[in-house]
Amino acid sequence: MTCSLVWLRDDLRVADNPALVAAVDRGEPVVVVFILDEVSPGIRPLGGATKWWLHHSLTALRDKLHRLGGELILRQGAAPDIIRTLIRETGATALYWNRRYGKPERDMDASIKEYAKASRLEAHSFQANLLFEPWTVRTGSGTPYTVFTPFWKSCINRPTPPRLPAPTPESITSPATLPESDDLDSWNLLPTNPNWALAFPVRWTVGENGAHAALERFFAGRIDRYAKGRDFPAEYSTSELSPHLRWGEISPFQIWHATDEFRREQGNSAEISTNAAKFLAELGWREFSYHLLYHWPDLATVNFDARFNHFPWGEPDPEILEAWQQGRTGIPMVDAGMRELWQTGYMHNRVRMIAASFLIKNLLIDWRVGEAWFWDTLVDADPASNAASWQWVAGSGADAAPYFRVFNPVLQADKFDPKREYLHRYLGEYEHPMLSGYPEPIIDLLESRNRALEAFKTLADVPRSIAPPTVDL
DNA sequence: CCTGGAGTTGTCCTA
DNA sequence: TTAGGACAACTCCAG
Repeated sequence: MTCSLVWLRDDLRVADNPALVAAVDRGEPVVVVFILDEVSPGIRPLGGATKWWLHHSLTALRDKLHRLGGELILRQGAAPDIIRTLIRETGATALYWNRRYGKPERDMDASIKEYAKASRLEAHSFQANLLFEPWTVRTGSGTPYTVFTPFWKSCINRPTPPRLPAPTPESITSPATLPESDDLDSWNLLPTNPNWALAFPVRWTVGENGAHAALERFFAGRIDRYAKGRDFPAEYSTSELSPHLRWGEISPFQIWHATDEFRREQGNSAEISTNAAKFLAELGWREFSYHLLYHWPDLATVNFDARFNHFPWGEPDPEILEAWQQGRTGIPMVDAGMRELWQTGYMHNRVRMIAASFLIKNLLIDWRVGEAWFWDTLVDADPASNAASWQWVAGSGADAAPYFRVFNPVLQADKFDPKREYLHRYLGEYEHPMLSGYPEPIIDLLESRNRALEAFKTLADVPRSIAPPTVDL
């Protein structure tokens, strides 16, 4: 008795899943496993909102697999141990997965491949979650890109475009006896006391079907206005695909080709092309962030630009920090964003920049404090995008915002929420501030802006200092 | 090696 | 009222 083992990680889908396809094509029965690993060294524990999403995504995935005749095995613990145990229990002779890009994850996968080799097991890994493998995108002089525009240009100008999505297997054969699976509920991924995710399902349909519904909705009525509309938080002009992408419920290959197809169906009009290109460039930012994470594995904890290692971040005042986290800063645009985050596990991109700029520049709090809060509260918290974006706002990142760029949340609200729709949606009390006791601003915007400019100016005397990328053999 | 164009997302002051 | 320049130059990257 033999079988093939498919280890799913950030790729909770049955469509365009090369590891699953290859395992099915091998012809032996297939065991599909997901491992919750909160113990292996270096692996960052999942945030609360991410866990909520994971619970529902695994439920949706299990349903998808059932419809194909497959089964989903859940295990908890150190992934290398679990894999070895499962191989023993199932008699599996081949192992399949789609690649990951974080350093601890890559090291773990490499060690498991070593083990497989020594044990005469087949082990196959696939490209599934990035359009362009990070080690293949290099400047003319062979170094990784650190500026987005030339990076993306070189990606989209490649002689061969990203591959077509892989077909969904027609059916999956499970072995006669399946290994034991944990009960998903026993993982306690859902919040209780209080259940802060109560309103999340109003906004999100978790799972592969929900991901494709979101993409269709985007093509049906959002992409037409995307390039301009994406800046207006009250509008629903963005795709809202980020949390689906986070767990790989949909792949960038599927999005790339669906967008391409949509563009052709629409007759390649200049306007559609502009919007489509802008949308794909956002996918490009995700690629760029992963490219940075691959070459600079400490992106979430270490300043990309070492000048910032000496930056005098204040010790965060717990009350001030809490006011920011809970949306009680008295700055309406910041508070609306932080409350959108609290209520829905999401925040519109423009408001993320405003709220982040406020924390870093007005409050002079270390970007890592904000990064950690978003990591815990965003349903789309992504190891690459979250870190790269916070560093971008701080000015410590690759291709970062210049230090003198300080968002003014009042002007931003005037400009991007002129009818106050977004503010009213998340700050009911703001409409009647006298009745509700909406807080006074915790800080003077002009004064704190000038303080930030002074502090950041001290960096300008020192040359930028970027650590060399880690070398991969 | 040299050259030159370009660089996600802003704000404020001045003429 | 509005448009343009200052803010800080500096680095990245292609040719």
